[in-house]
Amino acid sequence: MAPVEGLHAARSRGRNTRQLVHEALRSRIVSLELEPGTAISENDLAAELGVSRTPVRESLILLADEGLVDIYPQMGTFVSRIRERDVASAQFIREALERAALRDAVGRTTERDIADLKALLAAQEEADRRTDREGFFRLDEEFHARLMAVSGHGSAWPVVSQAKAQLDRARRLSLPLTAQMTRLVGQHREIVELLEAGDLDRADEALCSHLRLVFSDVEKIRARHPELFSDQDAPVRPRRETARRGGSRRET
Amino acid sequence: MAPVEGLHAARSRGRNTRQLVHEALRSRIVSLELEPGTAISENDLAAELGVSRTPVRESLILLADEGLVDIYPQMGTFVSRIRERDVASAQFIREALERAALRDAVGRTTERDIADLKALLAAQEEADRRTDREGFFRLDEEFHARLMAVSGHGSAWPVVSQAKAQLDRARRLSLPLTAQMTRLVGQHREIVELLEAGDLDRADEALCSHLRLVFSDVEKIRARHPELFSDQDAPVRPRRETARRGGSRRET
DNA sequence: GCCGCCATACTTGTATGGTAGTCGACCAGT
DNA sequence: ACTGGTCGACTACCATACAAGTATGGCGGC
Repeated sequence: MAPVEGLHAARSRGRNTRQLVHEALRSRIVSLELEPGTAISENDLAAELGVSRTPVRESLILLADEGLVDIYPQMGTFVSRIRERDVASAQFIREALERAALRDAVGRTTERDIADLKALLAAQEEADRRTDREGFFRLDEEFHARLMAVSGHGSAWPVVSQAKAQLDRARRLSLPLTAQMTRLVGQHREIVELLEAGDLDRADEALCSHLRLVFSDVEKIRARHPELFSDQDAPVRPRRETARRGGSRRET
Repeated sequence: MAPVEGLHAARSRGRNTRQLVHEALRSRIVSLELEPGTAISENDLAAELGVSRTPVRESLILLADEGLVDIYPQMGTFVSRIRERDVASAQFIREALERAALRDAVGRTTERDIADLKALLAAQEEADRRTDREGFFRLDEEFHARLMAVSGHGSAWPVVSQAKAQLDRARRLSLPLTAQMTRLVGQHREIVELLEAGDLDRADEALCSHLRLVFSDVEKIRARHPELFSDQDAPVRPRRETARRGGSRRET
């Protein structure tokens, strides 16, 4: 794991260590850099990041609240596996909130809003062309956030974002599917055009099928990467890795 | 503040100190026992609860994440004032999720579900008769949770519950309004009957107007208790209480 | 060889110490 | 009387130490 250069330097910019660690860890989990099932030791992580256990621990508590890690007292903390139940729940939440926002957005959008959204579309097409998955993800996030913002319900985005985190780990695996990015950006464009035209019903329908595209692929993804999923609804007790004895874990 | 009897005894029942402190504080904030604007000191609270600062601090971080307290580094932690923006956001979230769930519930409800809901209605009427506001609140919470559960989206309830926390502080103040509890339970009954009849559109309409009843009263409530609200969208820096010099704060 | 016990090295939970920063009251100088 | 500077008390943040509990590897008895 990278030693997080400049962590202490960034602290001067208003955010404290806890928030920095939280963001860094969250990013690594959602991006699958830390795979579901991976053990996270407060001690090791603190040593790797060059901070004490306290901010690391506090970050993990927040991540546990988001459902991204499972903490088993006196046993260990593990990146949560993708749970069928959580994915379904996140899908429901996201769908309900984004669709409700869109319904309020129609008729309230300014030309400026449309222009902004179209600029994002262009950037997405560019990312697709370059097969830049990381960039595409960032732009996708921004697109949906902006879409909610134009309805005046932008302050509800963090809730969607948190639910989305559960989905994004699966989404990350679905992007290599054939022409997935192209399909997604096409749907984005359709939504914007219908929104611009003020066609509420069809815009809603387009958004709904867009949101369900990845969800419908989850089972395929699960077949490809079963080890990242959990069969149980309740978190399952993972086994600790054995025989670390030989190698040193720290690269210091 | 009460010394939280039996806190350590409860620890043996699986939950750790952090969770207990978290729940206790949350309850006190939502019930307005701790009024918006009240300063919360890690040191004092830990001493009062008879635990160390660590679990208290971790609880406060979680509460800050929920928007129930505002933490100003090196200045203090304060029960957040009710913000117009947060209330509107919570209302949007709750409305979108509960209505979406209800739409999925129609046609899927069993007789058992209807019977359970009706039992809750009876209990609510009883609480109304006795003017038992605390009991009514508990039953209201349980009713809406159950309503979401019958749709199969019960796992999304925690999100609603968290949004509701922002609303509940205002709701708490609205209950003394004339016949408020009677009106609410009447609407509950209407929803259940329309759900039982399978009338999707009217059930949705009834739920929507039910959810908006309190929201529409927020401005009245604000006029009565302006000190509990914040004019700013962003959290405002509260002033520390002055001239404590004379008396000792601890009753030990 | 197989099973059960035990020591040990880990884990998270909790308690406490030390630091930097902010506020508010007090006091000197105008 | 009023303003500016200083000082003290308080804050949350971070680091560290201790405690309680668990899983695992090895050993002894069978």
